[in-house]
Amino acid sequence: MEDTNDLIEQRFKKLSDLRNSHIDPYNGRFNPDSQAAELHEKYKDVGKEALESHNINTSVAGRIVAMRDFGKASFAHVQDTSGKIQLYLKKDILNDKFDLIKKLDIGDIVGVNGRLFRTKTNELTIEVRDFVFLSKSLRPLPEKWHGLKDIETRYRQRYVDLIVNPNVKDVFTKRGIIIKAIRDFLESHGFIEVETPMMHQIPGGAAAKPFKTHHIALGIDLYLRIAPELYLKRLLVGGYERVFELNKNFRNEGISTKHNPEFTMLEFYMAYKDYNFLMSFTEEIFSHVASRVIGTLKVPYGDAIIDLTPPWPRVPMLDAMRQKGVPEEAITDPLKARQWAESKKIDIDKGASHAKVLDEIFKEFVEPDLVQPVFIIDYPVELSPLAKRKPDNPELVERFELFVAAREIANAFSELNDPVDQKERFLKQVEAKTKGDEEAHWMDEDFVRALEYGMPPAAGEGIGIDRLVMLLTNSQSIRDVILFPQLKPE
RNA sequence: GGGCCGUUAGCUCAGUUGGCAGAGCAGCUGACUCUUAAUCAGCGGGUCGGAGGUUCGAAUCCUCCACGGCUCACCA
Repeated sequence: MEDTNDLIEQRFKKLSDLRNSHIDPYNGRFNPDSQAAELHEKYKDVGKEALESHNINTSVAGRIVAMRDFGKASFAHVQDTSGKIQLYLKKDILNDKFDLIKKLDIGDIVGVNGRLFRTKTNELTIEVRDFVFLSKSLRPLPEKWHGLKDIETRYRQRYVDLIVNPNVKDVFTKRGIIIKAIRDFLESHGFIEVETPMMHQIPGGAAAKPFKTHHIALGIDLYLRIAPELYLKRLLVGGYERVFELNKNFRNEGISTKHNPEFTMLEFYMAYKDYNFLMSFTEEIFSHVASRVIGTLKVPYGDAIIDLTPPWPRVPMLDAMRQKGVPEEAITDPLKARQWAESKKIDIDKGASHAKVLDEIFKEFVEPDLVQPVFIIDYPVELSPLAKRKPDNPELVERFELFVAAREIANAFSELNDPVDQKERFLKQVEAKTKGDEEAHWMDEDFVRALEYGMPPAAGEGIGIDRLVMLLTNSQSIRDVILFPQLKPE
């Protein structure tokens, strides 16, 4: 960062002036006893006179975000993690130290202590007795009124975005609360949080292109995981009955308002449950999280109000397509399906199977209308190589995807625990991969071996945390819920 | 990767038909001891994203490039 300008040079000048007066503005020590919001809350009912008579001393630390200078007195606002509080700096109280205010800039981090009082407009304010420089800011902050709007700068210099745009900070605070609410919920239902490898020799558990890396000492290529599924199911074999992992996955695919190359996924597995149980359980999770974080189940999102009140409809995938007017013959006949898709201008790969064509039609035709929460259930077995078949129709699997706001937000199924069937399905995927399907699953012999030891019947689910946070914070882009989204180099 | 749009002072933005580069905030100097977008007076601040081209003359028109946004493709 070689860039400089007058404003930066002026601040460097103030820095050296301070050092020449034996003040190191990066070496202050200060231990605040209060935070801004805490003070506002604590004294909100204490009137002007009462506050004066109590003569309350306090200390806070934070960043100067506004200053209004009058010759022999100044007002400023200092911002800490909780909020802002006004400072009143008077020459006849600060004496010699008052001249140091000339070296103070918006953006500096200071510690102050003084007496609480109310101004004539009744604003709770600290009458400063002493202050200390804790960090000199050498770069000017964006404008006080319009803030920082440039999207590129907001993502590249998120730290500035967080300083000046309080609503941005709120989103990421909420993200933390959402994740905590999920952990609390799962832990209160007997789940253990585990950590499985992020570096896989065989990238499994999803259909996606992986990132590749290399381990020098072992002399092998490794892949960043695309999903933790196959490891979590090995833990079911090992005897854990309720496990979850809430962490990053990595997929080497396009970047968009709904996709970031690294994203956060919750996956959890419950022995002796099936996908029907998980649908109700999912409703409970969402209700718990939404009421904890935003205090309502009626969630504003864009132009819509999304009502998370359970129960949510459960619609078989093929019925959802029928309801949207996809003709029966397209649903039953592979050739007719392809012709119908092409007549609707839906791009179909040359080698695509009937199931894949139906999946494409679903995504194009049905998904955009799924605004209110709905479980789409019972997918073709070919699209779900890790899911258990339906007993009454072995061509379908016990699987659901949850759609909210026209996006897939969760994916779950009764887990396939038949090692023979699992091996056959892997072999079919390998065959598809040989034919050029880049995203077909890899064969994982050790996973099949694990199933051969016996995995209890279980249900498992993945929930896209970034998309959930988008929903609950009314964010239209995934980049608004990821602190440091991936961008091209400057 | 394709299409459309954008990039001007630290920030937010104007900039007419191609004719001297602008404002507000921020900054600097001065005045001001209850302001809160403080006020008043004055001052400084620009590689108009980059490189070419057309033209007497380009922030403005043309070409290419970079970055970003939206969108399509991709992504169960």
